[in-house]
Amino acid sequence: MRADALRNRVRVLEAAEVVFAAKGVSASTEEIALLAGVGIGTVFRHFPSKEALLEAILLDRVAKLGAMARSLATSLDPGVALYGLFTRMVDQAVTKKTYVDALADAGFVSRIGRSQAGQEAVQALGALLVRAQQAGAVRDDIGVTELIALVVGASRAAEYATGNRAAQARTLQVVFDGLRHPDRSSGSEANDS
Amino acid sequence: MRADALRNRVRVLEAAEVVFAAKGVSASTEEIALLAGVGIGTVFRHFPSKEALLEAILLDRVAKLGAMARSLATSLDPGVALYGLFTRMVDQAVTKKTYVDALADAGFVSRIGRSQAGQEAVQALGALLVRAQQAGAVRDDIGVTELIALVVGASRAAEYATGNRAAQARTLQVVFDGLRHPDRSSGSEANDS
Amino acid sequence: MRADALRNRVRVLEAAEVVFAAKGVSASTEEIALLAGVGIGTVFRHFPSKEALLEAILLDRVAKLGAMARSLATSLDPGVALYGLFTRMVDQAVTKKTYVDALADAGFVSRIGRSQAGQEAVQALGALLVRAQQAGAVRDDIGVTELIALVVGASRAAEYATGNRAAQARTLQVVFDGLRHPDRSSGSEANDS
Amino acid sequence: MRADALRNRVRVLEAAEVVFAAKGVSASTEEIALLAGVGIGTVFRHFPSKEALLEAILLDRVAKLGAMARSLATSLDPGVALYGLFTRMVDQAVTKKTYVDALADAGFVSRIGRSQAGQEAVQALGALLVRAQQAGAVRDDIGVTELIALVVGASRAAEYATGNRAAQARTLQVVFDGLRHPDRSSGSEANDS
DNA sequence: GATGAATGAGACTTCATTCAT
DNA sequence: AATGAATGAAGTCTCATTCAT
Repeated sequence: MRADALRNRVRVLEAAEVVFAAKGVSASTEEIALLAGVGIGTVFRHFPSKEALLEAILLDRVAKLGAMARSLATSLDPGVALYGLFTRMVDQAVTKKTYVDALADAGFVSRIGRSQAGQEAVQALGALLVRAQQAGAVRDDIGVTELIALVVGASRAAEYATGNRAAQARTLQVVFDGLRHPDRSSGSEANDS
Repeated sequence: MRADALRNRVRVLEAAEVVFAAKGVSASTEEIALLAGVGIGTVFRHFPSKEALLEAILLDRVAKLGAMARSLATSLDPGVALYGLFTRMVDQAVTKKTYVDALADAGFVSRIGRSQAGQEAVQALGALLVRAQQAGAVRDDIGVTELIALVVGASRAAEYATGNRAAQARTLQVVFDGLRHPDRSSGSEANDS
Repeated sequence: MRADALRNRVRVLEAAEVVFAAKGVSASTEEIALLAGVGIGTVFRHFPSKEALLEAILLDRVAKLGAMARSLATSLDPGVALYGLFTRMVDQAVTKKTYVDALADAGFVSRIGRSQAGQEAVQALGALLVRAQQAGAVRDDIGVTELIALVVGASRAAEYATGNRAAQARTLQVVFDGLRHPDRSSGSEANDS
Repeated sequence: MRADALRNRVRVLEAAEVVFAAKGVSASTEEIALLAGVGIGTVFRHFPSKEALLEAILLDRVAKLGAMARSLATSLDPGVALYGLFTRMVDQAVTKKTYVDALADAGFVSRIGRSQAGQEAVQALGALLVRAQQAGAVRDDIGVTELIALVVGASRAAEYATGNRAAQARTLQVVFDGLRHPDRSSGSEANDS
């Protein structure tokens, strides 16, 4: 790929990330092109549809998340590693309306889940979760599906409490305490579908 | 207001609730009018804009929530009452795309929060929370703001896990366990802004 | 349907006919709206897509053609009637680029052929053809398919010779003479599919 | 001109012929470049506009047609030669949407008619026609203008009857019979403008 | 000379809102 | 008061053409 093309591709991706984050996925492609400093045609040259652009952004983020999870796979304290990663993911989501909007589309979610980057990320996250459970830092009755659902939910809760950092922190603390809470009922089993 | 006008108002409101719940707030007003069995002009006569219609729906729902919370104010077991209400709210939200969409708009949220119905609902919920805390069913370091944020977040988590009832249940259980049992290490205090 | 709506529908249809005739079917809907004196939205209210508008025009014309053929069904001299109708159809087509363009789309043609108006028109034309053949005015070895193909072709030939009326007349004369020409070879049979 | 440049020019021309034939003149230039195996810039270097490319194709074809007509000028049976050429032209046109589309533009037609290749082709075709008339194979009251119009029209008729070879054959037969045998009643004379 | 990325006008279509009936 | 036809701004996407590499 030519140098200028690559530069523009990155520019568009970054602009889209900013615009989607600020205004949600219903923001116009025109605005993205404007911010990126390119013509509208350039946006569509790199991404054949608005949906493809959105998918590229999310895949990129999922890939980074997967990389982060993998880099933590051998950490000495998997509990600290997992909760730190959880916190970071929530922090990121708060400033990105993108995920809230995009993840609301079930078709989207499953498509990303089936992608290679998505599967690798889930796998890495699952491995980290298992190690944290073995270390006694996370209850045993949940799987990676529940973990991700909790990340999504905690992100949404934090977004709701925008502007009140203390409340955000306490909300996240509740979730973390629930995750640590040993499972005494022992009647339910984790069962990822 | 004439009797038929009032009837139409109610019809529109109900139709809008159904349509928004099914297709999200981006559904067209035309579709709402169709389901309500009135002309599009009638919709706009009763609600000056689509946004006003959405706000009316949410206010209505918040009012009902407030009423429910008030009716539980004197229940013998405030813990059971609060967790039951929490569960019901999450269940509702899962089938109603409306809240997910609408609550994403911060301006909306604060406007509803400032409304009389909103303030009454918050107050009733807060009262129930305090009673549950006094009964030892909920940790002491959270306030009504955190409670609502957790409802919103748990709803989002449940929506994410659509189709996997077991995962939804386990996710909610984590939040409930976190609400019940604070870690001793945590020294933070409730501080609603 | 309301009076004003009907009036606008007719206006749009007439404007579309003019514009398509002048510039071909690739003319813009915007231009049609402009000529009709209505907003672009009105065009799409009456016809949900550009294709639907085009189809409406052609169906209207086919229906008129069918009516003409039926009104000639009992004429005393079916030969004169058929050649007269043939001539009129060619005359119309010359000023209407629409047909040339539209008929080039096979999907379109078959859709119109399957419509009620289309089938009625074909039937009426076929009846007139048979009567003309029985009267000895048209050779026996062709069917309605060949007749229509010849109308289309003669229209195209006339369009090619635009501006040269004498050549148009002689070209049409050749086709007519070929149609009258008795079939001596007698080895081929009409076989409409 | 450099050897590679010439090779590219030919490649583009051939690709354009194929693409236009298959998809009509509204096919994109990008697709042509792709099939030709060159960059889009190369297409525009050789032909300043899409229209110029189309014109080049048609001129090329007209030139070949002229050459064919000239090669038949001295054939022993000019009638057989003319009807054979006519048939071949129709056969070609059926598989080439190009002509149908392109010839619909009057400006195009006259420009090609005024070109050297065009005039030579018309002249050669005219000479063949005259010889066929002298041999008694074609009626006397038509000129080369009518002949070409009939080729165009017969091509269109054949295209309309796509998929029904028998109908195509009978339709062409009608035209040929008309060309051979004038009705005695007709007193019109050939008069090319 | 060749390439293909960039451009932006323009196409079709949707939809919240207005207004004549 | 109710209706629904009319409006037109705005959105996504295509493509002939230009120009930096």
